[in-house]
Amino acid sequence: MRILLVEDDILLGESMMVSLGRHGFTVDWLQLGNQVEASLKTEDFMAIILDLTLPDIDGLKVLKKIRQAGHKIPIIILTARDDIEDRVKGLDDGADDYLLKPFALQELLARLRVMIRRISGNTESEIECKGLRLSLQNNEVHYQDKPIKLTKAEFKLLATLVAKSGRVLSKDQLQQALHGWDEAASDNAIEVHIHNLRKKIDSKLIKNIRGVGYIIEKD
Amino acid sequence: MRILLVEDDILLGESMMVSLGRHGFTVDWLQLGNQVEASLKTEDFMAIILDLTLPDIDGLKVLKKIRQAGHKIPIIILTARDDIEDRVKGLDDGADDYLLKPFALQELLARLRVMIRRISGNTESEIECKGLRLSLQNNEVHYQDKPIKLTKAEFKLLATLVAKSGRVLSKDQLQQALHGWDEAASDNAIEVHIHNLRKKIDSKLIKNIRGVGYIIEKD
DNA sequence: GGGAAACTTAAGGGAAACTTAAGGGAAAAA
DNA sequence: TTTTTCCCTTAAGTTTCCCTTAAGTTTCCC
Repeated sequence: MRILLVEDDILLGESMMVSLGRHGFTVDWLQLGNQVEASLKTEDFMAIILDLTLPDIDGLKVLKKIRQAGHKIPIIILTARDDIEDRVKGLDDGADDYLLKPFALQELLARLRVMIRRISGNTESEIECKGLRLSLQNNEVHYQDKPIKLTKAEFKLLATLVAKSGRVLSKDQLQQALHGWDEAASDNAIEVHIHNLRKKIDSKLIKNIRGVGYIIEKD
Repeated sequence: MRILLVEDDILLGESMMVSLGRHGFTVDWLQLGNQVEASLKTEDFMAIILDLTLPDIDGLKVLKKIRQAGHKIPIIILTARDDIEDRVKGLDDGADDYLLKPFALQELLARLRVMIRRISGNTESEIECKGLRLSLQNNEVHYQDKPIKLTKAEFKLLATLVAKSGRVLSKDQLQQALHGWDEAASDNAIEVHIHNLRKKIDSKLIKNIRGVGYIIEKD
């Protein structure tokens, strides 16, 4: 679950990084509105958290641009102003939800879950593939109806592979799923995680394509 | 995936060569802007990465010349952080995207993928020919709807032949598809790969024209 | 028929992926 | 806080795979 956070306040940004990370999200953090467009061009995010008061340009403008570019990605806006107008305007301009600063992180998490559930169609945000069923809400995995215990990293990797099943993902793409823009670990780390996943689930589930990457085939 | 890199900084150039190479790109590296035109005349590239600050001539001039010559090839320009004007001018002059130095290699890779996806039309970049269907991003091949397992080198060769079906490709051109301007292996290596491709797919698919090269005919 | 180009087959070496174990660090518990 | 638990990463050793070379055979063309 990769999320784009656009927030110029360092303190707030850091604490959000930490607490979102703790809940299984991979967060990429931008501090300037101008950088958003470029990021969306190249990266896949599940949602955007957008502060409206940014140092370079107005958050509402960023919001508009995103929608004009045709992105349907869910967006939560953060606003400090008790300006009702801004909030309304934000929703009109394509935001899916808003939060008033200061807010409880609990609430942010709840709204994120709701949004992600909403766009992934079903009420239960679950992905299925090849006898595998993963619930994105509580990081649970079932294989042939038997529960399987995975660590955070393992779950993230598996979720990425399942979400893009039928496509080969390079080790670097998997690194990104784990670490976002942070400096990645060595490729060996991925190999070890894959190894553990195969041991816990099924040795034939994740296939390697030498020199290219890993894939879970579509069923 | 052959790419032309125009960059005078030795250190940066080398690290880009390595990491692009690791991601399946074949990179040809020039350090002078004047050499670009000649290369484009004789070689086929999927994209160009062009540093704007070159020792011999201005990168923007190179860009203009490329476009004036009618090449539609995607171009990413690299520019120092403060040259906003250059960036804008670059985009006006026909660049498809830009990166600010210093940049994360991750980001460059992502943008390359996006650009290549964009020009090859749909998200699923597939080429077809003579009952052959290859997915470029998965390194997958189907022949008459049956999957065929190929190695990386075999796939590259086949992809080149299919992409230019109807044209004869010399062994040297095929070497270049595999190795760029790196020292190539002996021609025998190509012969062996072709042999294996014929064995795996269909002995009559790839034709040899004695003294000239190999061809897959158009259908 | 002779020579060059292409085809075929097998083997060696090196790189990519797999496997296992251990250390260090972060989260959780006390 | 201190302690404990857990797991992510690194490191090192093993296995697997495949690219290239080499050597021999066949085909083509002069």
